[in-house]
Amino acid sequence: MGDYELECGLCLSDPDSIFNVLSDEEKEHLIRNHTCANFKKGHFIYGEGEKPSGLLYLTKGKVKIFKDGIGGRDQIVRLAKPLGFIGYRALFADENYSASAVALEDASICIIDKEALFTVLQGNSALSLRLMQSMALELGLSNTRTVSLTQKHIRGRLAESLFFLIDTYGFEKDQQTIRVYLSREDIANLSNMTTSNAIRTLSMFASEAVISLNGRKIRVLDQTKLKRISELG
Amino acid sequence: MGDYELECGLCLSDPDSIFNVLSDEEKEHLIRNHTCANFKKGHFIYGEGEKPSGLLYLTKGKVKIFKDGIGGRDQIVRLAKPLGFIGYRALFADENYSASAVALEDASICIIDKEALFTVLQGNSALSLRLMQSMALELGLSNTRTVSLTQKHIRGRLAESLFFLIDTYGFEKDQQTIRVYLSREDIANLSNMTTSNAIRTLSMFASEAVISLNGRKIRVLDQTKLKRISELG
DNA sequence: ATATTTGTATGTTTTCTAACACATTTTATA
DNA sequence: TATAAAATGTGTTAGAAAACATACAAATAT
Repeated sequence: MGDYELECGLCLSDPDSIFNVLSDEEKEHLIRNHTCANFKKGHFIYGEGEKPSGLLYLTKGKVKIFKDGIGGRDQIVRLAKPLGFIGYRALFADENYSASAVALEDASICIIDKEALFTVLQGNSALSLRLMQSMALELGLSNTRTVSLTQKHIRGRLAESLFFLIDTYGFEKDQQTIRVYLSREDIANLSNMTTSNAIRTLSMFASEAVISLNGRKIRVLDQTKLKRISELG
Repeated sequence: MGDYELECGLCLSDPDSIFNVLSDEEKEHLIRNHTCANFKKGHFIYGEGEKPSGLLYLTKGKVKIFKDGIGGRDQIVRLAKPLGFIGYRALFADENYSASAVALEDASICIIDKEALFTVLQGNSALSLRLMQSMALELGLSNTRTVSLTQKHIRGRLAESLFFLIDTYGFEKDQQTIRVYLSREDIANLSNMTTSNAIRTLSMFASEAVISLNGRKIRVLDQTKLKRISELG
């Protein structure tokens, strides 16, 4: 499943970690029952149909989660960033993975053993409620995206995707460059369009001075105009 | 919010109810803190943007949950049947409702007070885990539907929606008639198409002897062929 | 250094589906 | 029951996006 490393022992102890709702003993129990793995850019973390063995906690890198569509057209359903979970939907639904996860950059992941996790969850409802909230938020996002992806026109879909990237990863220090470098194909797979149309429409936005392009770097020049395009459909 | 009735006192005690994972005292606590309401066919149970006051437990009738789309085009995101929850996503996300709920037939609903629910959840992780599983299953469905609605062609989308209705509500005793009577507009709003196209495509299916139509009654004559249409896209 | 693959870019054609218009039927209601 | 209103059904048209074709640049492998 990837090149396993030595246990890091620290990955669950980040000050911003959701695991801080746990007692020291509970946290200890998870730390004793986890492993860490590194994944190179472009490598699969898991594939659609595989069985989850634990909860994956992303500590470094960016990850795309996508479903295979018709005729090899993937749909990216989620983008993950550090201190977020991966593959928890399948784990809690008690199903196999319904999507695949691939590292967009070199990534580090903690794998928390399923049994240990459920032991802790049974004794600590605070963590359950936090996880439930994450899932509820994501379900709302998913439903909203369903409507946008089906009803908005191509320009609106692309503009919305750019905001999705901004909301997820934010900007570089210049406050304009989106802090993630996706291929045109990934942008297309996020926006429900062909690669050709993603390229074409990005070029249009650039010629309208809404964004500027430099390889995979996207700088948002006019956020107001981009918002208008997104909302117009 | 609807015509409130006397407390029924029994609605949480159904043998099939998810609340059976609770202790007697916990169940008592919820029963003491709930009210019941009836909704006539076509009436709103809640609207997009409103604040959830509790967990809604559907004990009678069928309910559609839908989002307002572009230009008044709704998208049905879920269909509920008795002993299912409504509006729990917003409750657990701690957000306002992101969709509206309307009764497809006369419906009865138990409203479990939010505070009481969270008190019980804090002491009983089994219920949290069950609710988490429901939400995880629904998130999987939502992602799958996103791909189908965006990538399948109109015939494939309609065929899939018919299977969605079958999976949710089943058949009448004849094992052919789908056990729910939706308007053509609702079928369209489920399948991401216009009412005209829903009517047209249903007619095509009927002329191909895949289904037969009698008002709002839909009889599935050839499930294999319908499955093929659904999978072909 | 060169070859091969992958990613980016742009123009043209074809297909699909939404939009529109309108007739007819059914249902609700005064 | 009469009347209005809503739902259903069908044909036509226009527009949007996918499919296809092709060119070129950049990255990677040999």
